[in-house]
Amino acid sequence: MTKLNPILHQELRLSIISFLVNAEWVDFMKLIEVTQASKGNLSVQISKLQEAGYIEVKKSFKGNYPHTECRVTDAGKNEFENYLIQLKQLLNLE
Amino acid sequence: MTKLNPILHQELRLSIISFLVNAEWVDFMKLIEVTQASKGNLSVQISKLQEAGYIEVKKSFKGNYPHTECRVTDAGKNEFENYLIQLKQLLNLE
DNA sequence: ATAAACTAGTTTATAATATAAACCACATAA
DNA sequence: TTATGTGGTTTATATTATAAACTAGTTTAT
Repeated sequence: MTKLNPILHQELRLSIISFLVNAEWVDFMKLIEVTQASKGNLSVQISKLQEAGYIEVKKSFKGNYPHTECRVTDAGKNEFENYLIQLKQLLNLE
Repeated sequence: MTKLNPILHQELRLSIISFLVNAEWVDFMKLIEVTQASKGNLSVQISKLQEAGYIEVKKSFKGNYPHTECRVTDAGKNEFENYLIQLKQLLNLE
């Protein structure tokens, strides 16, 4: 059996990665916008993806406000591709 | 945002439904074989799919042994189709 | 200047979930 | 007749997901 990557097989994390693979640096509030998640939830899931090494997180200030940006890593891209392959297999897609 | 059906967005339940949509009545031990799940886990997830109305469960005896068979319901098929659509959208597939 | 409201997050308490281990009722074999 | 196997179910535990509460500051209005 396939055994889907459990870090990726979660809706919010999947939404995040899925968006990031087609983008460059994306900031926290943009991710809030596209995922419609709560800030707390987003914060936690970003940390998990970062700990897994799937995304890179850059913190700075934009004007006077804190500013967090994320970008998918090569490892993240690979795992995501892999996840897609296994998921398609499980679902008999393609 | 899409909000994936949480009953379906779980690996084992997804494996079960995904197999059942291309089959008729399938028995417990066959599902163990195709999913490689433990009996306990399979039992629980079958119950959840049944409670959700996504599968129908028929219990009988085969020889002297208990025998459990499952079949996807129309509702189950619909929800599964829906899940696929939303998932593809989330993942930018097709 | 001070309070009120807002920005951009993080931490943490709680509930929900997933999973395997332990169990059950019975059957068959030794 | 006891030991092993079948086909499950129940339940204890750990893990996870999530929103509420909080932090640390900023801007605006008074």
